[in-house]
Amino acid sequence: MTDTQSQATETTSADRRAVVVPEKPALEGLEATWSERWKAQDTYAFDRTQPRENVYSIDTPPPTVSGSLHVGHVFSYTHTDLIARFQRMRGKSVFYPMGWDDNGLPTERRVQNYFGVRCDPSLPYDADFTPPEKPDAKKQIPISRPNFIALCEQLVEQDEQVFEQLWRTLGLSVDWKQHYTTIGAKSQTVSQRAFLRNFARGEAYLQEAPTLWDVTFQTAVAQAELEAREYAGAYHRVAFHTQPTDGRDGEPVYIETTRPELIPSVVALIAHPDDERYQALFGTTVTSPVFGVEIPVRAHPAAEMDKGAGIAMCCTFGDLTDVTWWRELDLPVRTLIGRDGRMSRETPEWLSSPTAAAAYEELKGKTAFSAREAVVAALRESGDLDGEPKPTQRMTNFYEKGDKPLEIVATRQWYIRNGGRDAGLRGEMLDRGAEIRWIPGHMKHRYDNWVGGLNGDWLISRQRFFGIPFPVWYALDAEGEPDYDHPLLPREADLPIDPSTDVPGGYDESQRAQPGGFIGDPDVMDTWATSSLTPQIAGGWESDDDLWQRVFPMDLCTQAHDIIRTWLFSRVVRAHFENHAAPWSHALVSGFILDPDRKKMSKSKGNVVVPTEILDKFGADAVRWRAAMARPGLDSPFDETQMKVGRRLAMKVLNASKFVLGGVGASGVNPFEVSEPVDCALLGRLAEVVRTATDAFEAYDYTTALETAEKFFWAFCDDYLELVKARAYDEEGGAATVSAKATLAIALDVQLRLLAPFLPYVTEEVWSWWQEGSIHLASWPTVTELGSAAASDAVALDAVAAALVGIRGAKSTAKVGMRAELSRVDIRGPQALVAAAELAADDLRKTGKIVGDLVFTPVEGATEITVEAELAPVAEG
RNA sequence: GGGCGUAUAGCUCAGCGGUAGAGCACCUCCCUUACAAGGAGGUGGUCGGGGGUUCGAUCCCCUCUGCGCCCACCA
Repeated sequence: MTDTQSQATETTSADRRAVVVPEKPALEGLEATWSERWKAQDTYAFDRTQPRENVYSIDTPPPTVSGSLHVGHVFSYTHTDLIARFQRMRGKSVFYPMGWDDNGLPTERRVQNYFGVRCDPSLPYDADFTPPEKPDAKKQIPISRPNFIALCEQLVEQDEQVFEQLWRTLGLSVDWKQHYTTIGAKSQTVSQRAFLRNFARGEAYLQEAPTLWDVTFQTAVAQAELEAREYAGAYHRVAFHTQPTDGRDGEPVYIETTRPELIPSVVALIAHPDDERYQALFGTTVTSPVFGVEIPVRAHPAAEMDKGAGIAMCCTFGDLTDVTWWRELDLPVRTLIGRDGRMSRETPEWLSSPTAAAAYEELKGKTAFSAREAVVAALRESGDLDGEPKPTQRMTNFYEKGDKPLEIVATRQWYIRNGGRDAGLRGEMLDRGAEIRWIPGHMKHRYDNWVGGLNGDWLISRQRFFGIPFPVWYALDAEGEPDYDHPLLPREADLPIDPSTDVPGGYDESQRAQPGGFIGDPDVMDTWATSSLTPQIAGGWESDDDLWQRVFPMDLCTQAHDIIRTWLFSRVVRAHFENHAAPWSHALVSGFILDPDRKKMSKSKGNVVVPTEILDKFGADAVRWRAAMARPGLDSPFDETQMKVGRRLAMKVLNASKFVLGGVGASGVNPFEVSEPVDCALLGRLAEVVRTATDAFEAYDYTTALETAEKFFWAFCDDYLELVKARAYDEEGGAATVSAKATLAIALDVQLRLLAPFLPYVTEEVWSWWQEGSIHLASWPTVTELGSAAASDAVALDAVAAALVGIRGAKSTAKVGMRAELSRVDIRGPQALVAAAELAADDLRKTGKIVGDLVFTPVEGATEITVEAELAPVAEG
């Protein structure tokens, strides 16, 4: 209830339905009132008794609760809600769950900053630990993994409440009972079960291999998490020495490198097989500068003749090309940079010669950056640096959340096959993509592009703490060495398990980490490995088969275009393996909301618009209106003035409804009472609107659905309402008045429902003035319910409107008010239109304040209505 | 470098084979009893450039240019 309703006027409509209209309707407070009511009445509950064909199921991206939401999220989630509300009104039981992505690195980082702690897995659990009152981000207190996880769980719960409140205020018609979190027990079980099945079928495997590695977070990262950024570097032209022949030193071979610190780990120099400059060197060896290590010169087509000096040094591993060479040329592994991003503290065996060892002493334990300085100094001294380093900007791979370039480190990791190393599987993934209907269609290219460009399988393990553990142990042999080839697995019935506290079958806790005993896999799954299973988690896969049969494969998934390569693709991978199906039939892809300069919003740029502020300022309906104006896939610059337009529409709905229901008094919604031609024409036009809006919505074009309904609504207010105002008020109008009132009631009833998905608050508010139940559970309007009037010639409406516009225009041109009286009006134009306008002569006369002649003149050859009008002389005084 | 998208009024965008549309902004008028965070009326565009197809192109084809996004690019 709004507080203004205490002063409400009450009328009784023809069918005795009480109409209660507030004196002064307002937008303020609607969100609080109605979101509370929807929650209390469980308005958006999923009816799980419905068979699959009556269900519409939706997979929404679980937002990262430790992050902050910006307007883009609000828009994208609104898009989903528009479809959900439409389908619900169409009679579908809508399965619309919401999840929170709370596991993973973002939460860890937030907990570190929020509480001023960091996780040290080597520490024991401290039951009495309480975080410091004033966290010092600079001096984070080391705490045990269980303590750390407890803080993560505590904080995500707080964050999730804030998120839920925001979504409720925005009016998302989520069924909050279908709720999950990516760290919750349900997600753990599903993730571990799916993993075990992937492993059993050979789709998941453990491999020691060169891995993209973030030295800050000290974890492996996946291809999908890379972000290429500009990074300052410098080309160093460095001499390698060919072997002496006939007692004389050979010519130096110059290479160019931006990473001279890797010279001690060079395993080969590589040039293109066709490169004439290096033909003589292939198959020979050279020695590295400063370190004097003997290195083969090899040929490989991946070497580009026109890049740098045309000959490259291959280190294992400096970049992805190095990895290719290492694999294809069967080169040794010479790892210098460790997991912490520092040079090895031990002198590696290939640098054991006195010269090399002495040179390496300078580099031990240094970061890549300082090691580079040291190597460059040594090269200068030995005369192997040719010229000065040339500064350059180049694109370098970063972890999207990191701020140091990725290194490549050989580590043991879990992978899931995704087609990155298997053309057959890649083809299957592309086929799955083709089964999905993409909205807009061209977003499929992104998918195809990404799948086609995969260069490896999907790395799912992370060396982090707050995540779902791999349900895996390894037996230790008599020397205490793990047997990675035969992991020990739990039974599915025992899931979820934590291998760091649970014990594999046949062992007991005392054997943990003992020779002959076992160890748990220390890693956790990346958050995408869990969120790739959101249909399975939300849909009750293997836990609620009855639900699963009713919701899967789902009808719709929605996301912005940036996560096609991650969330969208990974769900296809999992559903392909597990369910032999595409996870949904439709993928709706939203664009981004850009700042007014068309730049992507990002926290670092400080151009992020906070959702709560605009919701407070303009109201949820206005924000939703603006979101609905952004078509699928199109980026859209944020502009506050647009919000005002939405707010004005919402306000107009309240005022026009107040007028129809309160001022005139609503008749029953009865199409049989509609008799006047112009009233029939209005409903005829409304039928066209219903048809267009429905077709548009069916095609996921919510913007057109809105535009169509909105355009009609403004014309309804500006022209029709003005035109029939007098007739509707007329207490002795008889059938003509009844017709006007019935038309107003029908038109309002239908329009409210057309606008309900977009403006859930004002439409619900108005609905409550005169209807039972929630408008959001009412049925979507149909042409049929408009009765025979739906078939009326709507062009007649245009004729009358044109006459009205002409009359108003005459007054406006004469610079008089709309109340000014006219002594003579001549409505001229094509015969058919003039005749149509004439049928509304009485309405025009009253609305136009025509006190003299009103004549209708057909004009041969005219194409449109024109109006000639004479002002009545204004009485003195 | 590869892919995709986009280019229409000052701004945000529709239209997409038949002589240019909406909203915002701007200008003028109207404090009309639903609404002044209102109402009415109006100004404003050789539809990015160049070719082609067509009786006819903003719309189809080719090409160039600008902008955006995705991917690749550490020698």
